[in-house]
Amino acid sequence: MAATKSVTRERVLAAGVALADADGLAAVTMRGVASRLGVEAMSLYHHLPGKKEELLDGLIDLVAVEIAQAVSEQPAADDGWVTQVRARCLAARSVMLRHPWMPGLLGSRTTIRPAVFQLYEDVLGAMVRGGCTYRLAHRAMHALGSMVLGFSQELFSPGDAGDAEASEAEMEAMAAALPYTTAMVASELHDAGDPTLGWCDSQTEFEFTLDLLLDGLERARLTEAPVLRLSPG
Amino acid sequence: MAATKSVTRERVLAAGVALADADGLAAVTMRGVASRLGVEAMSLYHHLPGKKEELLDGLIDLVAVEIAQAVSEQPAADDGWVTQVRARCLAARSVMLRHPWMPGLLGSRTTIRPAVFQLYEDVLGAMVRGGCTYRLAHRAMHALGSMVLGFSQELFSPGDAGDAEASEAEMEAMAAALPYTTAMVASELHDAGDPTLGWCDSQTEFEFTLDLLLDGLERARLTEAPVLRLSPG
DNA sequence: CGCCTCACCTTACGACGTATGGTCACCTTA
DNA sequence: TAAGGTGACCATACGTCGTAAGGTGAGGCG
Repeated sequence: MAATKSVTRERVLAAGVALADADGLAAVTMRGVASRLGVEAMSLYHHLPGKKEELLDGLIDLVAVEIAQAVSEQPAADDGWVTQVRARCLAARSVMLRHPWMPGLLGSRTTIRPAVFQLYEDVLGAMVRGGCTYRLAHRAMHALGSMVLGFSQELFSPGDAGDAEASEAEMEAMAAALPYTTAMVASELHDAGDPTLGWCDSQTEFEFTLDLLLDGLERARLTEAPVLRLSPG
Repeated sequence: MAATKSVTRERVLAAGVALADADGLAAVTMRGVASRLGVEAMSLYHHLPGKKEELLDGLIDLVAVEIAQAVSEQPAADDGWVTQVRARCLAARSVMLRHPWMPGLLGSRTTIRPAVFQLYEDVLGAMVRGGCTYRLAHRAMHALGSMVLGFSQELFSPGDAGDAEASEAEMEAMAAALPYTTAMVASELHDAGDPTLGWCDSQTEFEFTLDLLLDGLERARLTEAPVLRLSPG
């Protein structure tokens, strides 16, 4: 890890993201990031005045702009709010998949970064311009936010049994204790094409849930007193 | 913190939960937990063979059984799967509110504890017995799971401005950059009864989202080929 | 009595965040 | 060109963490 250029705030943050992507958020230490830049830990403090919190906030900012870019690179069809919000959620998810540590990091910080507020503002604007009341849009923020952030934590994690050496007896005991779960996995595995590809396509699951929410929200919008607001305020 | 009884695995885990509730998950250190029991850090290793990971797993187990208890203490009406699943999600949330560190802890572990599998099994069983296909139930697990776990992270956190000394200019700059968000907060604040109580009743928001999902799932169930399965397999 | 075992403790190591205070190349400015 | 300042990086050190290794003393048992 020899230094080829001088250390800058940008290079520090980029190294932090790279480290987190490669080895997880726990690997993002002052010494670890510094060594990626061919530098000692204490050198980072010249570029990140606010200690390590500043570094973590910087990681959030970087991912937030990455999401914003992914959003802006889309067709930008003016199809209606559902299509627009859907595209934004999918863009956010696609970026989160590249940085799976992001939801956990966001949850661990106490304040919200302006760049993240901007992402919400963007979705909120699309909904309000599309004819949603602020009340409904507010509820959508909660619903969509918790889904986008929660979905990265794959619940039934891949490689759950791990090194394939989970004892046979243990598996059978589990199957006995979890009859419905066992049957579900068997059923889904059977329906899936290639069993080696994993029994659960989480992208499909994500889109299903997203559409469930969006359909419900649109239905709620039509039920509400139809207040048209084309600009905030 | 004088010891009155001998150290047991149960007392260690209980101390860990108490510490996490009081001072957050970061305060759950070997030395911290030990001192709560009037004991030194290394003494814990006799009762938790597997190092600190064992302690954290134990915290998850404790909360999981707390959720299971909350579920079992409910009326247990046989109203249909929507009612049953709804009650389970609300019970899980009520327990999580007492232990706000739980979602983050769950997300940070790589394997899933049997006690947590049991919670999913319970919901899954209710859905399948209620006439849902495994496919639909599987999707519901993802949707409901990500919501229950994601909702604890209050997105627009209370005390966001913090010590009320967030500079006026800063607030105005924020309002200018986030017109829709500003308008939303103003609108919701106006509609809410008591402005000092916070502008966002997250319990209401949670139930709204939950019902959105449950309504959507039930609608999907009715649309699907109605396969009746009263027992797993 | 001697000895074992269990429960708890002491000490120590390496990694962490970071306070304090160098060191040294480079830029003024006269 | 010499004097002195400045900015970027580093060495050392402190207190915290998890935990490896081994010590200590009380109670049980032959």
